[in-house]
Amino acid sequence: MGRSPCCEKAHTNKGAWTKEEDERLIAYIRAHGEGCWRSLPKAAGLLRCGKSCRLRWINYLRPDLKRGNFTEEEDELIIKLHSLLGNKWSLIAGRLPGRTDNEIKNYWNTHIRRKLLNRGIDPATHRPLNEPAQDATTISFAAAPSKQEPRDDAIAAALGYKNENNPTTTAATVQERCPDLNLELRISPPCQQQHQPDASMGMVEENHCFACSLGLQNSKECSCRRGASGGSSAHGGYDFLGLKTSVLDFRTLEMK
DNA sequence: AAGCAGACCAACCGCGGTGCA
DNA sequence: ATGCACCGCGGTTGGTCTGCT
Repeated sequence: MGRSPCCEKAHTNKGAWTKEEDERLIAYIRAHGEGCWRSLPKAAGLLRCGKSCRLRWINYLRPDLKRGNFTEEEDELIIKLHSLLGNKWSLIAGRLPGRTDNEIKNYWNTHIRRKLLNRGIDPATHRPLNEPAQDATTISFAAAPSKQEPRDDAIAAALGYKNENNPTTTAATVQERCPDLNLELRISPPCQQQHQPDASMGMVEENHCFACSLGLQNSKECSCRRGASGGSSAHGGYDFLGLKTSVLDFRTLEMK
């Protein structure tokens, strides 16, 4: 029944990683790639659990990590994304190439929270500190969702989907509430102007995989037309919340 | 120089969703 | 159909660093 345990906790190291452990992990992932964290520690000769290896790699060893201080632009982007997504650090990190969810979470708690408080803004609600709580003036996900404005509706609206039960909840509504975001809410890439995305997430247009339908051609998610066109310039990226994007996992968004 | 407090951040913990056996 | 392990995520902890007294 079930699977065998991922590791024997009694025989695993904990705490800070040593240089040697880092080197072993890097060497193994370079040779075999990411994935299968369960078997990785043993295969790499590490006395760590797979979970610990994954965390170390994702948060510290990955070669595409930026490290270093956050820029003012990143600060503002994090604030705006947090006002929309709440504490969905992995989603926010997805909008900031080279940054990890853990890094952003730490940065939020140590820097941005204080920054917002200094501005007189409640970091949890993104409202002025002295403003009494009121319903549905923003789509802050940090606040408890009301019946009228559930989070899913706000996300759907931000993604340009109409709510069956509330057809008036649209992207325009979101922009009205967040005028500073200068939203251009569009989910289809510019080159597919003849196709409008269906209201149902499941609808994938003909000749396109799901990734393509989300404007993710040429990404690792794309399983069709691979190599057929010449790079991202053909599509010019796509905009989400008025931001030039790399990859956003809408499937994850939908599930939350 | 020593002690203390606050800031910072890597790592751990616990939970929920998913999928294997 | 069910139980259980895996994976990924958000929250929290604790060690280290830095600045102040």
